[in-house]
Amino acid sequence: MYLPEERPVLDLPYQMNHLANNYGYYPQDCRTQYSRMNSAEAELTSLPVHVSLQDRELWDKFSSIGTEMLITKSGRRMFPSCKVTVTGLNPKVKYVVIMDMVPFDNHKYKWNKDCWEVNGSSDPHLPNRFFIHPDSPAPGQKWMQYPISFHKLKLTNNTLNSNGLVVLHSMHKYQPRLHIVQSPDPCTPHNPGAYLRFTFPEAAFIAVTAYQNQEITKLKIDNNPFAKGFRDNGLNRKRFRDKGTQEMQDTDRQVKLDLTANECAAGMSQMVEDVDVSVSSSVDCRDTQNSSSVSLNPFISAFTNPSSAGGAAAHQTHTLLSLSNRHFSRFHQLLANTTIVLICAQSLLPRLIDLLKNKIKSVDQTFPQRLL
DNA sequence: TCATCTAGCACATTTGAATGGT
DNA sequence: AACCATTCAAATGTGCTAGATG
Repeated sequence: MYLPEERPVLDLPYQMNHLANNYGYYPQDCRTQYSRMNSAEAELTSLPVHVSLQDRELWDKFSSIGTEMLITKSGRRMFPSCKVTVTGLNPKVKYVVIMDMVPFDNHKYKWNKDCWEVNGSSDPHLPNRFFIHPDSPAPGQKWMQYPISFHKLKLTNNTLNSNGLVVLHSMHKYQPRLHIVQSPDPCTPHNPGAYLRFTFPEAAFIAVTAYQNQEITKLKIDNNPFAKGFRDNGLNRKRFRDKGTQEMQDTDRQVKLDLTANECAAGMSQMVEDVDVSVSSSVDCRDTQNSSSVSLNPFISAFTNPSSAGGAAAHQTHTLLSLSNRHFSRFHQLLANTTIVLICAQSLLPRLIDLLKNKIKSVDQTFPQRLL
């Protein structure tokens, strides 16, 4: 289970949400919406709803440089995307979860050599376009079960679009805003559902049609899997890679992966004979029983307990394998048991470890610490 | 001339249908 | 027949880049 990240909010220049234990806070203009709430809306507003933004570390990296988000005519996804955890909802009541973007300030910006600077007043604000989470409406239990991901939200500068894209002005600064709307009671349809909303200033960004800051570009390339082709200054791309193909084939022959503890014990001595170095990593099933972050994660659960592996987990295992095979041709199987033993050429070792760390860290934060 | 925007490109992942084995 | 694993192609998401636009 994901634990909400606590953060200090006392120094923020915004009005605090008056709800106890609430992560979010409201800009002043939200008062009007609150004032019209009636008794039918009391349930949601009286709940200790707590929202936290996921991937804070990554967001902070971007934020420290000055986050930019590309906007295109056809719509562009955000990276990092907004992913939030919610607690404190009524498990049985249905909610609609919505996200939109609100202006961060009243300025228009321009990129000047190596920094953003104010370039006059902002253009007239566009009417809000909301992105309704595709799982809406759903009971509170579902929203609280897993982080709510808005990775399908797309940004555009095309004001004529009618495809549910969020329309923004280029060179303007925005921040994501989350709405949690209680589904109207079918018995009293005249009563609009209560709602809460939360803004995320740490996820503020400047909308651009082309990246301005090269550091942002690099950060995107390094962290977005779709941009892998641009890593190593584009050396991963085919025209640069072909030269090294023969060399890779030679070293790939040395990569082997042993699966089970038994096979490990039996096969180790023989395998070690043809390789440069061996690395052993143990993922103990019994440990996962005591670690909530692992045992409650379906992916890791499937990894460590094959008998309970469902279709989705198997598919993810396959995805991991496919990626591994792209770089290391001799992966026969992976994680059929709880112990991983990797034996590979020394020259490939750093990449192999990085690969596993990155892939497994995304579902199990503790893995890097347990990788020996 | 300059800043900004657009379209097409190559490369990558994701998704779902088709296939074959049990 | 049902289920599962695997394969493969199409769809989609990336940043790059040259040229267009105002």
